[in-house]
This record gives sequence, C-alpha cells and structure tokens, in this order.
Amino acid sequence: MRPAATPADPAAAVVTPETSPPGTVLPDGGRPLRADAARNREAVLTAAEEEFAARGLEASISAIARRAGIAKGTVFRHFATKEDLATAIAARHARELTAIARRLRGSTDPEAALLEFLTEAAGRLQRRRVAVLMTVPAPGSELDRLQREVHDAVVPLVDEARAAGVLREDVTGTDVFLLMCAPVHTVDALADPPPELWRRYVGVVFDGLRPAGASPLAHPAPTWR
Amino acid sequence: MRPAATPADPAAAVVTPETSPPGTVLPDGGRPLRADAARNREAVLTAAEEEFAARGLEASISAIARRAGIAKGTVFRHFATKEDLATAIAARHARELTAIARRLRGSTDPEAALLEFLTEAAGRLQRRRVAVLMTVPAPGSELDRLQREVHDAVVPLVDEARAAGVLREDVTGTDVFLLMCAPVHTVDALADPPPELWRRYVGVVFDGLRPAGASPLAHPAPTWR
DNA sequence: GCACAACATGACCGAGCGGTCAACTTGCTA
DNA sequence: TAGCAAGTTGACCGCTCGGTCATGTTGTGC
Repeated sequence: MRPAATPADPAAAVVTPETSPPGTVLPDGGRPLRADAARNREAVLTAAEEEFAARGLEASISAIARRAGIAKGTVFRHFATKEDLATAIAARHARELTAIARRLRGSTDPEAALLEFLTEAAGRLQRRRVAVLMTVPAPGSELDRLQREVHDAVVPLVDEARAAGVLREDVTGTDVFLLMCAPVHTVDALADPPPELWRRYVGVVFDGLRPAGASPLAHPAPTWR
Repeated sequence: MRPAATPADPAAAVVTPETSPPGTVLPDGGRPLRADAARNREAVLTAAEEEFAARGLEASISAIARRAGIAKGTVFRHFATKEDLATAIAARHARELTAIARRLRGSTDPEAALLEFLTEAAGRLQRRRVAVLMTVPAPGSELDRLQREVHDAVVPLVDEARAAGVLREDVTGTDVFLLMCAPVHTVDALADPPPELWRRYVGVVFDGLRPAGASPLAHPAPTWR
C-alpha cells in the first residue's frame, strides 16, 4: 500500500514552507518540487493551455500528456482531476488580470487606463482562448475567489474613469468586467478571423461606454455574485 | 438485409414532393411522414433544443431521447448523426433571424428597426442558448448557406441605418452580424443572471454603434467568409 | 556513492458515448 | 379490415474518456 499522503492531495502533507529556499516551485503551499517534477509540471500547464485553446474543455488528458511528452499518470500526479488542471490555468489568467488592473489604478489618464485594461484583457483572452475555462466556478472555490479579485480590481479603475467624466454615469465596474470578454467572443463567429480583429470590437464596446451619445439602458446594473 | 433507401438518408429516396398534400411534414424534401413519426420528430427537436441549451454540445443523444420520451434508435432514424440534429436546430434559428431581418427591411425608422433586430436576435439566443450550435460550420454546408443568408439579410438593414445617419459611418453589416451575440455572451459570465439583463448590453453595444462620440476603430472591417 | 522518498510510467478499469440493427409494432392505403 | 411499408425499440458494439495503481526509475540529502 502507498503512504497515506499522496502529492496529488497537498492538503494531506505536513509542510513547512518557510524552510524551503526562495524561488522554489511550491505547488499550493506544498514542499518544494524535485527538479524533474517542476519541469514536468510546467510542461503540463503549457501543453494544457495550448490543448484547451485548440479544443476547448473537451481536450483530453491523454492529448495533453502527449503534447507535454510525458505519461498520462504524471499529469494526474500534478493535478488530481482534469478540473483541477483547468482551474490552475484559469487561475493563472485571473491573477494576471488582477495585476494589470492594480497597476493601472490611479493613473493620470483614467480613460487610457481603462482602455488599456480592456485591450490587455481581450488580447490575452484571444491568445489563450481561455474563455471556456472562465465559466462560472463553484461558489467558494479558489477560482471563484480569484474572479472576485479581478472584479474588485476593475471597480476602482471604472470609478476613476467615471469620476473623470470619460465614462457614462450608468455603467459600473461589474458591467466592464462582464463586457471584457465580448470582443473576443464576437470574433469567434468568423471562420478565419484576422488575428487583431478583436481590437475593432474593443473600440466599439469602449465607445458604447462613453458618455457621448449614451441612451438610457433598459435594465439596471447587475451585482457581482 | 434492409431496403437500400433508409429515411435517415433522404438523398437516396426517390420523391415526388408535388404529390403530397400541403402542410404535410416533409423532412428535407422527402415523402410525407407518418403521423407518429412527425410527432416524434418534433419531440426530438424540442428535447434537443432544451438539452443543448442546458448542457451545450456535450448533451448526449440518450438524454435527448429520454427527454423526448422515445428510444435512442428513433432519434437516429430522424437525424443520421448528432451533428445533423444540432444543425437542424441551428438552421431553424437561422431561418427565423433571416425572416426577422427581411421583415424589418425598408422601415420608415431604420434606427428602431436595427435595434429591434438586435433585440430579437439576442432574446432568441438567450432563450434557446443556441450560441454553441452556431459555431463555424463546414464551408458549403447547409448551415453555412443559412448563416450567409442571415448575414446578407442584415446588411441592407445596416445600410439603411447608416444612410439615415443613425449609425456610425465605419460600421458594416458584418460588424453588426458578429456583434449580435455579444450581449448574451456577456451575461454568461454571471452565475445567476437576471433573465432580462442581456437587454442592458444590447443597449451598450447599440450605443457603441451610434455616430455620436464614435472614435476611429483600430482595425479595418472584416469580410464575411 | 548509498539509500530512500519522490516521481514517472503505462497497462488497466468502469462508465458513457455515438451509432447499428434484427426483431417487433403500427399507421396508412386499397 | 388485411397487408405491408414505415416507424419504433433497446440490446449491443467499438471506442474514448477520466482516473487508478503496482512497478520501475531517479533526483537528492547525508
């Protein structure tokens, strides 16, 4: 029989993260990974990102393993379930968006800042096609928390733009958060879209958020979760 | 052995459509269906629409059959493959959109007409969640033709609105066709969206299409297929 | 350089899928 | 109302999937 604490279940391992050297890969607060394991873990994440991008959530673990050049079992050693793997990728994406939003906060040009955020978000979404992975997560889950983090980082950006008079009065941070993915989805209906076409629809959506020519909206703003 | 011409392969059946009484169900130009078969066919379509709406393209034929109250084999009698079934539903949707666009053409109020089209399209999309089924079809396929039909019906609507000065100069029919689904996708990121929230984003997108406050778009307009 | 925990491997499992078909039932026509 | 083509059925097939695990391999601390 195997030891009770398998690495795929990090919660079961007793860990002292402070003792590990800085810069070491610590998967979710676990002990540092062995060198080969760290390499493989990264290979799985990269392969999965590509495979999910190409085939959506139906991408198979076998195909991901093949692309990463390792055996299927190894994938499951690092990510207990397929869902865990998808979550890890979506989480990485969410963390990036949060960082971008926080960096742009307090800009002297709130209009440019908001536009840059929308552009960065759509661009990443386009490149990684991670949209499918951003579906509504289980309440209280890690991804749920990370999505809220993105949302909460967007709100001040929107507030600043509105205060500066470059954004319509009736639009909220939640609106912008939701509209973030629209330009990429828009392009998806095309068989072979020009790789930068999404920028066009970022423009259209952004113009729809401007005060000039804004007509009253038919429905009150939603609240986040 | 079975007779060579199975109903699931209508092309193999010799047919004289003119001889059948009007109003009879004629699946793709075949002979009229028996009463029970016509009932079942409709039940399959309804069940599939609901099941695809709930679970997307991964909805299983078994589940659809169960929901329709018939055996799995019967589903395959009416639709040779799962893809055929999905196509039939998407085709129904496309035909409706084409009809709406054609009806609204030549309106005395092109602005209201365009808004009504966008609202109708988004509303249907929201109710039937048929968006997943509208993915890029095989070139030359029936669905490809029907999508082009919708597209071509939208173009004059957009041209009229532009000519009336209620639409920005740099927006094309293809743009509007692509943006049609955006409001529904926008709402999808919410766990439990208010059922009419999509109307809010129809408003935002439509305002983005107005001439007032329009800024130059970053990318040239796409062409359709 | 040894010893052992950590890690990698791939054959294997049960479940569920899309799709088939021989046997049975039923609506329609003459 | 008899006869039969049209329609229905559900057991069955081959296949792929996510996930497991006994066995073999390897990086690492001493």
